[in-house]
Amino acid sequence: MTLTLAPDTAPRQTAAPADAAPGASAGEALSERQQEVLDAVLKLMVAEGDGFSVAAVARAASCSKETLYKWFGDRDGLLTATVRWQASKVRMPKLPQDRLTRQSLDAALTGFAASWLTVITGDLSIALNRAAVSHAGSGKSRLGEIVLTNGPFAMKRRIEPLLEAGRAAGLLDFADVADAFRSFFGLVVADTQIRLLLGDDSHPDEAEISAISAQAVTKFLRLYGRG
Amino acid sequence: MTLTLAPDTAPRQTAAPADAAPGASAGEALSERQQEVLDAVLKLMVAEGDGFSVAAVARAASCSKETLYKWFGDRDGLLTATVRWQASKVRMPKLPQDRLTRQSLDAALTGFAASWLTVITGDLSIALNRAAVSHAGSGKSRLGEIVLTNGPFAMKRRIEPLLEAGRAAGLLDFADVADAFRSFFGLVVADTQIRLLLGDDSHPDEAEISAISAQAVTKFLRLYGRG
DNA sequence: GATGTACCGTACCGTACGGTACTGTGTCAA
DNA sequence: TTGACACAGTACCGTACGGTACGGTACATC
Repeated sequence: MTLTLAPDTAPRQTAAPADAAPGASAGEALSERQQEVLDAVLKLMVAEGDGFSVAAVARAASCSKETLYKWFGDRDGLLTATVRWQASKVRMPKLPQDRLTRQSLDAALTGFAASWLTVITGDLSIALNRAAVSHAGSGKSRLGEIVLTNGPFAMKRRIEPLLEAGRAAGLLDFADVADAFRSFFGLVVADTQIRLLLGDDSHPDEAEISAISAQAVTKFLRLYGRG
Repeated sequence: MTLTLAPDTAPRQTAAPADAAPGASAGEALSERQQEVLDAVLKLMVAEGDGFSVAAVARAASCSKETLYKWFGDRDGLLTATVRWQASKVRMPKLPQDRLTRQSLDAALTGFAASWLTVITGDLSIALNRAAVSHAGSGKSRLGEIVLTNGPFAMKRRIEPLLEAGRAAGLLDFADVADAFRSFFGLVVADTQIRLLLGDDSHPDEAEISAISAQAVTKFLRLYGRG
C-alpha cells in the first residue's frame, strides 16, 4: 500500500491567468493554505457534486473569492487543481522486486485488486469520477482526461509490467497483454463502479473487497495461469 | 435483437404538475408531437451533455416553453421523461426457448454481450449515462435510478435466468449466480464503459465488438463451463 | 359565425452564480 | 513609523437560465 503512482505528466495548456497559477502546472507546489482550500473543495464535491458555487468554496475555506480567482484563475481551474491534487495523492501497492513466485504474483495481484476497489468505492473517488464524467460530456475542461490518466490508464500502466513479469517467470500465459489486463480489470471491477456512479448505495466493506479481490485473482489465474 | 426488456416498473411519486404529465407515469402514452420533443432533447443531450437550456429545447423542437412546462412540469420532468422514453426503446436479444445446447448457450451469451456492448458504446447511451451519473451526484431527480434499473440491473435480470438454465442443462457450473453474472459482466464490459464516459474516444466498431464478445464468452465458459 | 382548445412565439421576471472591485486588517521589512 | 503586500470580507455587475404570462393563430365543435 505504498509507492508512487506516476503523477499526471500530460502536457498542460489550459488558459491560465496571467501570473503563476498553482493549479496550472502539474508539478507546482501548493502552499499549506491552498491545500486547505482544495480540501474544502473536495468536501463540497463529496457533499453535493460539482454543483457548488465558488462562493460556497470561499465560505467553506474562509477565504475570499478574489483570492480563489487569483490562485486558480477561474472555477474550472479550481476544479482542475483539486482533481490533480487528489490524483497526486493516490498510491498503489508496491510491486515485488525479487523474482516472482506463484505466491508473490498472487499476492501482488490481490493487493492491486483490493487497493483499486478500495479507491473506486470511496466517496471521494465517486464524487471525482462523477464530476469528471459530467465535464467529459460538455467538452470544456480536462477533468475527464485527468481522471482517465490517473484512473484506468494508471492502473493499466502499473499492472501490465507485473503481468509481463509473470509471463517472463513462466507463471502466466497470454498472447496479448492488453487483453489480459482487460480481463483482470473486468473481473475485479465488474459492475461495481458504474453502479456506484449511478447512485446504487451498495458500498462493499473491507471484507467484501478482500473476498472479491481474492476471487477475481483466482479466476484470472484460472484463465491465464500456467501449470 | 428483439424482445422485451421489462420496462421500468419502479414506483413513481416525483412531484408532478397538477394535471396529467406524460413524463410522470411510466406506461403513459406519449403523443407523436411529444416524442418529437423528446427526440430533440436526446439530440441535444448527445450534442452538449445535459447542460442545455429549456429554451434550447423549445427552439430545437419548434415548440413553446410554456408547452414544455405544461407537458413535463419542469426541466427535470423533461429530462426524466426523455430518459424513460429512451429506456423503453432498448431491446435485448431473445432467449433460446428450447432446450439449451452448448452451441445455443454460447450463441445466446455472445449475442447478449455484443448487444450490450453495442448499446453502451453508442453516443446516446454515453450521453444518457453521463447525465444520470451527474444527477446521481446531486441528489435531486431519479435519473440515476432509472438508468440503473434499465441498465446493469436489467442486464442482470435477463442474464441470470439464462445462466440458471445453463446450469440446469448441465452446461454451466457455479454456486452463486450473482457471482457468475459479475464475471460475465466484467469480462464483457471491462473498462470500456468507464473509459468512454470519461471521454476516451476509442469507440469499438462492430467487428471489435464481435471479437470482444466472442472472447469474453470463451473466457466465461472456461471459468464456468462444465465438461 | 361564436366559442373553446391547443399550441407557438416571445416578452418578461426573479434569482443564482461567475467574476471583479473595493475596503479593511494583519504582517513583515526598511 | 511607514509603506508594501497578502488576504478576508463584501458589495457589486452582467448574464444566463428556470419558470410564467400573454398575445396571436389554427382548428375543432356547436
